[in-house]
Amino acid sequence: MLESERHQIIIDSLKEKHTVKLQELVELTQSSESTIRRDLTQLEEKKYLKRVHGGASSLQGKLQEPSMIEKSSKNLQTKQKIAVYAASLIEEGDSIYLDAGSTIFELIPHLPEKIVVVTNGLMHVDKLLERNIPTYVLGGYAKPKTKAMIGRGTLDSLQQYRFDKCFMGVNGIHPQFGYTTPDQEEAQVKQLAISLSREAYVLADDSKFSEIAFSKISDLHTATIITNQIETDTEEQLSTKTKIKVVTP
Amino acid sequence: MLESERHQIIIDSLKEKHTVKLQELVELTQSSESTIRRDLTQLEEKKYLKRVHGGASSLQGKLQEPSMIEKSSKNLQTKQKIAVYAASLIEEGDSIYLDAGSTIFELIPHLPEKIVVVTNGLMHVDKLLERNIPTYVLGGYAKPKTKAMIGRGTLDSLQQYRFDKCFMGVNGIHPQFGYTTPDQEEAQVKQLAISLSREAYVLADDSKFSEIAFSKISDLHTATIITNQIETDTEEQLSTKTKIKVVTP
DNA sequence: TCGTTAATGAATGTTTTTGATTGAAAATGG
DNA sequence: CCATTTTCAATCAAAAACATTCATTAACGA
Repeated sequence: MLESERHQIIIDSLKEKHTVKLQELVELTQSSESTIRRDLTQLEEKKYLKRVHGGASSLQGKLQEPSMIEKSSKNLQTKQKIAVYAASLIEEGDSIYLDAGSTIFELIPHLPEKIVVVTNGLMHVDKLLERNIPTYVLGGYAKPKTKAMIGRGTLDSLQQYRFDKCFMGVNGIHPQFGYTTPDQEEAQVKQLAISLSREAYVLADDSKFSEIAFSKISDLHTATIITNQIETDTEEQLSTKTKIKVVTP
Repeated sequence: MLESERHQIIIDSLKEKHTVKLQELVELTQSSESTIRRDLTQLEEKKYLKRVHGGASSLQGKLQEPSMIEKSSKNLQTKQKIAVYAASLIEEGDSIYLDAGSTIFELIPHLPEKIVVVTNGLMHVDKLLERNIPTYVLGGYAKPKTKAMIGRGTLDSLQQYRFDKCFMGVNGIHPQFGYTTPDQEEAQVKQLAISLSREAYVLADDSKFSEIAFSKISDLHTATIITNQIETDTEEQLSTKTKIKVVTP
């Protein structure tokens, strides 16, 4: 049986059952245990399922709503697709910074466990702790609307850290001015975090490209923008900007 | 049966029944007692349930029905009574520090609006922002169980501030050693916050007097303990300790 | 065709999970 | 209060599942 056929069977099984035993899959596919194990390992890497002892379990399984099942049977949503890809860049042992905001929030379910996270997003903390990920939070003023930590105290806290990678959300991306955000104080935090990271990633689903309001982050340096769709000319403009790379999952 | 299947069954059972007996689960899952015990231990660690003698009980179940009705129909609970009194001590324009923990959490609904709050309790932030109270949060390591900020970074953040009043929870009060807490790092934060405050208040409902585990906060200085019931001899012992005052609402 | 690469399944030794057993601790019922 | 029963945590050996390695087979381009 073809590899892609097996994969389809495995995914289909999980759509119905939430969990599936390895031996069941051996029977269904008429393949060896080894092969199924390899399939499961691959599918787990691609975040289609979670391996458990004795088989595999659906990622969405615990939320038993039919609407969620639909979601998983179709393609992943844009935001999730970006999130999954971004998470795949993280390696065990990494020390990473997570920006506040909903785009970055989507990242959390896909993070590997053996990392250390620093964040200025209070929204993120609960979910990070649920996942048993050691979490440090920046101090400072709690911005009411977004629950992001900002201000002088936040910058001071941030100075103490160094990161392997940082993941930033944006309120807008502008072909000439780079990625943008309307709140000057939030921008300062982003900027400093980027400068403390070896690698910087900016997550942007396409809705971000239509934003108008922005304040330029002037001295951004090396960064990778992860997005889905982008008009060719925009990409060209971004690509020619120093050290900015654009990738799509 | 797969581990994740069993876990799902256990969680599902608790969604309906509030509590479930270990033997029931043994039957449902066709697994041994030992296995179910191990499952319950794991699920308790992940905060999905609470183990009780003979089985397990839902975490949210208690909060829904019985206690809320009792609470609203009867007089204010002890904790609330203490909270209302403590909040009445705060004046407009005050700069106050709120310790992490459930006792202090009760304070928030009763706070006046025109104050500034600093806290190390992540649990508190949402409710404070709801009340439109300007809130600063200490940075540092997020302690998973209590969502309190602790560690070196927290102490550094804290140094920046000065408070008119601080309100501390305790895990136990000991007649000889003063108020106590089992976590040394949490104790350090408490201690520093107190030393940065003009006035210090310790909130303790009577359940706190029976705690055993404690680590002494050695150099506590002036403080007022707000509690409800206290045995006369204990109060005398506490009162004779330098500068500690005991009041009851 | 040949040589190279990728996929597969069998064989190996290791790790994890499991259920039975033990004595300790907690609840129960006089 | 004590005696009895139930529940519990800790330990251990067997079984199941596991990752890894290796030889075989199939697929592919030169």
